[in-house]
Amino acid sequence: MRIVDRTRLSGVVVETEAYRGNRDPASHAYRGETKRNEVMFGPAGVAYVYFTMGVHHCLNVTTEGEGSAAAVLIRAVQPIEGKERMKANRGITELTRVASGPGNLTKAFGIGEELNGEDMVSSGRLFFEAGRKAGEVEASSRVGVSAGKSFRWRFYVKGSPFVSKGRPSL
DNA sequence: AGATTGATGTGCT
DNA sequence: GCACATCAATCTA
Repeated sequence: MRIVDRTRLSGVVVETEAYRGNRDPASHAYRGETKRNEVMFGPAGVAYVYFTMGVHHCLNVTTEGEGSAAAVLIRAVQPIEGKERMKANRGITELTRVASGPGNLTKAFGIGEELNGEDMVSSGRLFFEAGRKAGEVEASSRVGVSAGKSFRWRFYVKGSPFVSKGRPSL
């Protein structure tokens, strides 16, 4: 759930990926702490927003507490509130693609680098709520990484049209 | 200092 | 399916 200008932009997370800095070659934190990933090394429950491919932002949430450099990448969201606003942000009309992908969802929710390091536990503008359930969860190999492919650390809602890629055959 | 490469998305062939 | 946009952190010399 994200709050922007008193407008509620909310949705159900339907796709995530896990990254664990120490033993995950695909993680930004794999080779140690850097300026970009420093928030991953901080406390858990903090938003880690980074810029990649020169064009896109990605939203992560740190986990496991200080020093472990673990995070969860939010890959796709099913919009619930503020659908029109999100569509306008993305410039498209198909709801299923508004937030179907890491770069897409940050744009739809208006998430930028100013939210990097935001404490999602106490924040009034970016946080999670419990209680929504979109469907059955399934695991698969991760998407868009060249290293550590053997880890099945992608989790998504089975059969959801809001996930980023076509259903993997696992 | 210069080259390379990404936790991507879109549009064209 | 493949090329391309676009930039900053990281790696190489």
